[in-house]
Amino acid sequence: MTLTNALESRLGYQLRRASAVMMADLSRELADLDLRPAEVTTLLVIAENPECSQTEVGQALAIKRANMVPIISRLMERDLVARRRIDGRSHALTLTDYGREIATDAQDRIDRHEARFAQLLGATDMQTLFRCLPVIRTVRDAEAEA
Amino acid sequence: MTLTNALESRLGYQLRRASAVMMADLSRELADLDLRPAEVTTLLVIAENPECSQTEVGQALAIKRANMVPIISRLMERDLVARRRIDGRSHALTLTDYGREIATDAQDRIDRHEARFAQLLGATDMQTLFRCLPVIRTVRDAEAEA
DNA sequence: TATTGTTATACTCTATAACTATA
DNA sequence: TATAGTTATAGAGTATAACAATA
Repeated sequence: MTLTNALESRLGYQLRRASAVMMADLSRELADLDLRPAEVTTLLVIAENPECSQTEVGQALAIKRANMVPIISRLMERDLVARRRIDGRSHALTLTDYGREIATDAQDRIDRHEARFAQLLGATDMQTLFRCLPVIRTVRDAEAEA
Repeated sequence: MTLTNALESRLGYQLRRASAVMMADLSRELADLDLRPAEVTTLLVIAENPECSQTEVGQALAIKRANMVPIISRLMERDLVARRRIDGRSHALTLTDYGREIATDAQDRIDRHEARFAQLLGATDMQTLFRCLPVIRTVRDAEAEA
């Protein structure tokens, strides 16, 4: 027997379920790069902002300072990211050549993944979503170190 | 300096960020009930489907059988849920009187929480969201025990 | 053989507090 | 004093494999 579920008419619930489906699809698409979603997003933000700091990446992605440490650490271990001391307390992050290669590959995979859903929804609804979702975030974003 | 972030134009990223904001808001709203989101949703599904089984709740909420165990366990410890053996291997779940009280309280809190966002978005966009988000889930839902 | 509930375990992301060494 | 990075630790959700008891 299938149960009724009044939560289906709740926005928060629908967002969470839809988000979970897209995350699962993305993870499948990224599986053979052996990169977690949080690592890929970090990689891409560094790619477009060379010489940025760890804290700045965290602010852009709503990842707390403390949680950036193991992410950057793993990206450096895998020789995807390099860092250079700026002053005694901050670093400038850049991608290595290999990191740029992987970032390009990851971009292609994300493009394919996104295209599947964009096609399913159509341009008009996609526009509405891109207008609505940022509005939701204005309530109070789970921004790193609010 | 604020960084650029091309992920902002990705549906999966926007969904994840928006979902995180709503989850955080919900958690605040439910804080003094000392119930986690997964426990509340379980409570509400049992409320509207008395005599249901653990597996059925899991299927409705996309929570795996194995992960339902500690949820039900905690709800029973707190005397919110009772269960009765159906046959040698399955149970019928129902709310206790106290569980019904808490479920009503939780509903009110969720209503307030949802109303904040519904007001922000307006009826037309809400309708679009409730049409689009289930479509996203059709790609391949992270259904329990697919 | 398939199903219900269970145990054990690991992974991913997130959260907080406190520390260091700088600035 | 405030900031960048770090450590340690806990919590929440999710994932898999394997098992017992039962249908």
